[in-house]
Amino acid sequence: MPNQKKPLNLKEVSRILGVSTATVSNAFNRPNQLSERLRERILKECETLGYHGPNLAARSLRRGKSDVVAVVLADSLSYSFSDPVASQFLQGVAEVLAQHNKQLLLLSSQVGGKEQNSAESLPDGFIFCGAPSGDCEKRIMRLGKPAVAVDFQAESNMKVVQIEDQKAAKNITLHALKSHRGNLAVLGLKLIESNRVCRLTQADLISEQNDVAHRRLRGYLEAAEETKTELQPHMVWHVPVNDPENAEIAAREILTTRPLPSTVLCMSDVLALAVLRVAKSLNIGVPEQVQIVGFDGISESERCEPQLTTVCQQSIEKGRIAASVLLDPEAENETTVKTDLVIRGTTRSA
Amino acid sequence: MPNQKKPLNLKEVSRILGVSTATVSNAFNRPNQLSERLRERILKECETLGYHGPNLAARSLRRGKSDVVAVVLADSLSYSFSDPVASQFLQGVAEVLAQHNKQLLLLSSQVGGKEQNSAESLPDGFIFCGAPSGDCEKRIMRLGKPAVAVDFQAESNMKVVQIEDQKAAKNITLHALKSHRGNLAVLGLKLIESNRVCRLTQADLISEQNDVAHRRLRGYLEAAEETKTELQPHMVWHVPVNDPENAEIAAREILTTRPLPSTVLCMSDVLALAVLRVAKSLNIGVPEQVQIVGFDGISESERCEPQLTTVCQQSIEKGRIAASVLLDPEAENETTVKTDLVIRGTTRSA
DNA sequence: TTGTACGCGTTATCAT
DNA sequence: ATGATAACGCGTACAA
Repeated sequence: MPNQKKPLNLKEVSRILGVSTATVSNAFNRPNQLSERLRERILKECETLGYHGPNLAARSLRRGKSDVVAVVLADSLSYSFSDPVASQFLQGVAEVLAQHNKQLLLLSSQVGGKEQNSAESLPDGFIFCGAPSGDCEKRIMRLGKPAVAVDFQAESNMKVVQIEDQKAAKNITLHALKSHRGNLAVLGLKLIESNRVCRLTQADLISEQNDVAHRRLRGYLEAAEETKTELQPHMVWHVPVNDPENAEIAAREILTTRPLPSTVLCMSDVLALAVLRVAKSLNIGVPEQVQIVGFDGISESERCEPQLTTVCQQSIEKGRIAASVLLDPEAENETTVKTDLVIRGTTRSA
Repeated sequence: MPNQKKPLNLKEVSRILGVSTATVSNAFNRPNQLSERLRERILKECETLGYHGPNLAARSLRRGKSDVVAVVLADSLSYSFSDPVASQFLQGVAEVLAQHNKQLLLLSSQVGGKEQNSAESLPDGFIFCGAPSGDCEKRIMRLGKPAVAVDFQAESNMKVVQIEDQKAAKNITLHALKSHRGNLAVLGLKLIESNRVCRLTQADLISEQNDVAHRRLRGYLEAAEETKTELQPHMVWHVPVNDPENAEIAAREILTTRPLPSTVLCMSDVLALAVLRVAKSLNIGVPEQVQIVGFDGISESERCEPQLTTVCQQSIEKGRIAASVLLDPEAENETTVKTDLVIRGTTRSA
């Protein structure tokens, strides 16, 4: 029986060592409240006794803070781990949390249930990554704890970290059209409520929604208008999920449409990479016959051939910033993360 | 002031509603302990009052369980999010946890400090993903809670989920050698203690270590021996981190060595993909001049050209299994996840 | 410098 | 069916 059925607690330890609970607690939390010698002895004894250190539940209950930070993902956790952008964002968040000795609890705004509700009471702060679904935002914000909204305009009063989607989308489109005027197609992500790849209608196109997809779409449209390039609704595709499977279905549709669009504007690199692969398989020259531009700047976008022209949104850095902003009470209420237009091989040089 | 500075608690709610705390608690946890009508009323009132539901710290303290599961990663969280295999594993874990209404806390065995120590006391169970560093395993196992070891042989008494690394490595090597005998090179991961890409020595080669890398290496060596193919230590490379940057450095070394190895055995797909890219850039024909085999079966391995011959280890499924095994007290003590030899374009057809 | 005692928010037991 | 109360493990004000 190597494991005691019941782990030691602080009171038990203090009894064994013949000191008070306060002293043991102080040994862990307030070094200056006792002699160096005693502190050393206590910590060493805890080690040999097998005391694991102050229990989080009790400690959090008593102190009113837990040193746990939650990231609330808009999609399911399972999906988020498969998405390169979400993964990079988490990478940045985790890096900063580790530096500050904070623990990471992952939540999904799609999950309800008592358990998640209960779990939401633990963290000291929240990072909302993408617009949460349902009443998740309201529910959490009622707790009155610090929070950061990433990539969406929060209803509640919290700090915001975002990029300029519309501007970036416009600029990359202008770049592509500068090299080569021609007919446009858009590969869009979650533009409408449908779990099928499909094209948009005129009504869809003028939606005033303020999510990431519609902001980028407005950027594309703005650039099209400014250059007197037509961009018709039936040349705008909706893709329900940002994964290679859905992306390839849409890519195949686009590239088998005639006349062939001369430039395909993609709302993510995952989409753009699918277009690139399908173009190769159909023997369509990139960028000679079709230019492709992406969005995000995931690492795979520089490992393909030709490399992808895209908007690098520095997801890792965005994660770092989100965490820093959350942890720093003095931080600005609104932080705009710079995006970089990365010109590579899938657009023609001007 | 939309937010009360202090969120409501159960006692306060019970006072406002004029019932006892027990009744409110029962409304949340034991529906059959009160009338349907009263329960409905209480839950509705909690909603309108803005009560967030039972506090996790208090609830966990009292019940002795939290409905939180921890995944303890061998590497830093930040690195793990960048690693396709770890991400896929987490994807599988998250999927099953969500089905069981469990929350996911991410820990790293590399992190010490009071905060992590404290956090470790919260979860009801642990999934160790890769061999933990330091005394992390011992420390956590003293808590006497259920745990699962993934991809390593635990010192403590816990359930194990693993693949047959050695056998899989041997088989893929035999496949490659069947198509084409020739001189071998190995691109290995974390074979020795060095943060530089470098080659091994004879002494390194016969190490008895039982980590993933050495198990795979033994598989390669076994296949080499069985086919009377020489595999010399200076043709075995050590790569310290499984990322594209380190991988390319090593790949370049390998492919500029003469005589050119006719088959490069890579311990991960990330490594293999780097070899493929470098081979292209050096105009080395794959698989005509060099065969490449990977390990893992990450999704990028089927999107490259030619597609990668590799060992698919079903990381997502492994994650699902690890979580299921943890949550099911009746589960087998040892589960071996099947690997699939996936023959694709980077090896010659026999 | 050290010890005592109360309370953090909840749940389970027991009584009504 | 509902209520009163002790206990979960800890941190800290205060007393010594």
